[in-house]
Amino acid sequence: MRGHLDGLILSVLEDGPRHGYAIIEALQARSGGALDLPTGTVYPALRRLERAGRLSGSWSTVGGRERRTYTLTRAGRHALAAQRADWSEFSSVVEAVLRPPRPAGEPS
Amino acid sequence: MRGHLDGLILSVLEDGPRHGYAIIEALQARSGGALDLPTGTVYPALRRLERAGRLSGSWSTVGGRERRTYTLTRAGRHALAAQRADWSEFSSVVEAVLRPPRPAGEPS
DNA sequence: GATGCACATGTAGAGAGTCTACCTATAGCG
DNA sequence: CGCTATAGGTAGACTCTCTACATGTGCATC
Repeated sequence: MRGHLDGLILSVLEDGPRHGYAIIEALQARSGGALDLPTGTVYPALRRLERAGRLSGSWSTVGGRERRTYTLTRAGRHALAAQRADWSEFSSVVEAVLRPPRPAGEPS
Repeated sequence: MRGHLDGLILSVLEDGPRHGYAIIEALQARSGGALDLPTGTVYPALRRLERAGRLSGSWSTVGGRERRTYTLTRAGRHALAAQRADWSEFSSVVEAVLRPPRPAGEPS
């Protein structure tokens, strides 16, 4: 998910605040099970996003377990919009380059 | 272009052998000018791909200038096919997760 | 004839991001 | 008592890409 993880996390949090573990599960669910990110990838990303002001986190205890719940900040919402625009641009560029060349003699 | 550069380079070379500078120009052309990769990104990538056996390179001199021309190997063609499959999978996963959630009460 | 741009290739080092592997702790079930 | 699911985290390695620098030719312009 090189470089696109931030957008995916922000996108999941657009539905409402969630804690880290739930974010991982939501990513799995939304991707139809294809996305099984290790905690060692997601937790540092969440802290990074919080440091960057795109998320705000707060501790709570639910059922005897500590949770850190993250909420999208206004900056986070803007960042999400930017990420979506970036993805749109990025994917169309990759498609354009990666698309197999039409065979010689065949008009595009 | 994190992680996708290799596929883009291989894709350009599918048209036929090219030297590094021409690869950079072809990437620009195919992307409609959006992709302006610095030489410090492309040249190391080419050497990496050659070391990995996906490209074979050979020197020649054209108009007093040294060129290293790269050709797709059989392994390179297989790698390209794999990259295209990866991209397809990857992009559909990102789309699925990044797509804005439908507003509550509105059926999907 | 000097200057600058397009052509052409490369290296060094920094920085970012993701992964593997590890660690801790609780709740609940068998 | 041990296992699994839940919940959070760190350390270190690794890979890739970027910036900046270095080198040199051919050709057009001043």
